[in-house]
Amino acid sequence: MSEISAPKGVRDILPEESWKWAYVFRVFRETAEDFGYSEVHLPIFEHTELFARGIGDTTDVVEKEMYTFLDKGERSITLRPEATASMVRSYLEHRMGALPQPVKMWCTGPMFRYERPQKGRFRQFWQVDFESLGSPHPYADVEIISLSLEAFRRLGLSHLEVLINSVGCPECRPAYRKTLSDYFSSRIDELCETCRSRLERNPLRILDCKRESCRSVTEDAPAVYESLCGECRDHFDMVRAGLDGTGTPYRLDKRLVRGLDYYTKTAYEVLSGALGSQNAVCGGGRYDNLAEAIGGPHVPGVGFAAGVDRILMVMEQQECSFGTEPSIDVYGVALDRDSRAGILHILDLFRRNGISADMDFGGRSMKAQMKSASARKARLACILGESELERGTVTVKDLDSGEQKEISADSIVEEVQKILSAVKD
RNA sequence: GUGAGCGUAGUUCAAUCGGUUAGAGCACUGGACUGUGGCUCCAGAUGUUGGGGGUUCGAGUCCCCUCGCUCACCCCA
Repeated sequence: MSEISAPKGVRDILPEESWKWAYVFRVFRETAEDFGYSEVHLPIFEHTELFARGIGDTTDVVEKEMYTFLDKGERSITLRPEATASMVRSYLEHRMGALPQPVKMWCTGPMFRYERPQKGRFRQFWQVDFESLGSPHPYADVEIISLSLEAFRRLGLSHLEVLINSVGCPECRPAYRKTLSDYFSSRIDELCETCRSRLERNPLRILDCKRESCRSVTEDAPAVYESLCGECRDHFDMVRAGLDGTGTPYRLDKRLVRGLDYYTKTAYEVLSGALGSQNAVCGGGRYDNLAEAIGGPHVPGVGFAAGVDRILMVMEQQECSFGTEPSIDVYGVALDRDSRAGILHILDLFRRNGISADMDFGGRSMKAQMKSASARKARLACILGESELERGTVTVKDLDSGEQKEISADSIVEEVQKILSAVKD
């Protein structure tokens, strides 16, 4: 409609929404603290190579979804499509291998992918990203899964489905790959065109296919579990035992895969039926070979990323609580030029004493100002006019009860503080 | 990148078969109530009907192009 608009796939988070976002971040921050994760702030762009190696240069994300450009020094730069690679880079760069392991960190911020937007999908979207680096122990996996579910529980999300699987490791995956490709070859007629090409490059991805025809084929596909090596099988068993021990409901999904070599062992996703076809609110797993893939030493790791935009959508649909909507304590109402100067001064005193306050500078009618006070959900209106100025007082009106009284201007801060704390209790 | 649907005040939506000055609710502003919000009533302001071209005596309505939005595919948060 207007020429003035944000680019495709990005959006503004406006005041009516932003306080809800703040609530979600607060819950994740508190949950992080309860699980011993420290917050870090990472750059939103990195060398393109980091993602090419850290995500995999044959993935869709890297092949066609990255925002990549040359900077003025002719360096290839990419806006991060996800945070895990940056997190591992940061761990390696700052020699965190010297710290007690695992190093548990989380971060949040916008991610960028060049895709056609649709429900639950944006070109700039927010994730919270948690990573536990340096421990190969299956309980690290359990902790990550528990953490994500605990945060969702605190946010009030319901009807979530947890899917888990193991994708093995470079030891056992070739055998499984062979088993799968033998199986799919035997039923190649029933596969879609893209899956047939996947058969060569990466038969694991066929398990992902959503087409009806392919699904009936993958339905009967041999499960990974049978092909896992001893270590991977033990690991998977312990993860499941850990989840069972904490009473976490989950569903084994043999079709859940991560196609690349540095993804190992545990893979999991959390789905919500409240979204459209982009129904994952959280995805994660183990990536014991990622650090090496980006040129570092061997550092096992496990983590997850949750989509904040999608979480908010689910919360809206399920009418979850977002805590208390921000409001102000006092709205100043001035009836003429002199009282406007007076109320400005009084508001300043309020604000210096931790009482939130606002007013209208426009010289509008008293009725209009009272209306604004209501609209702003102010607890009190402080009214100043000719008669108050003469008497050295301020009229204070409780906007819930409608009661009002005149208070000496000299003790206005103390009196208002009293009223506010009385209302709170 | 592919496909489908939809673009009308700030917003949600009307507008007969193509018919003359594009309307209504909500929100906003003002008033009824010369200094008192929420409820009620009255009044007011707000449009390049996304843009461009075409058909027609006449286009918000039909056709073409374009832009945008939405949903889906691919893939993922």
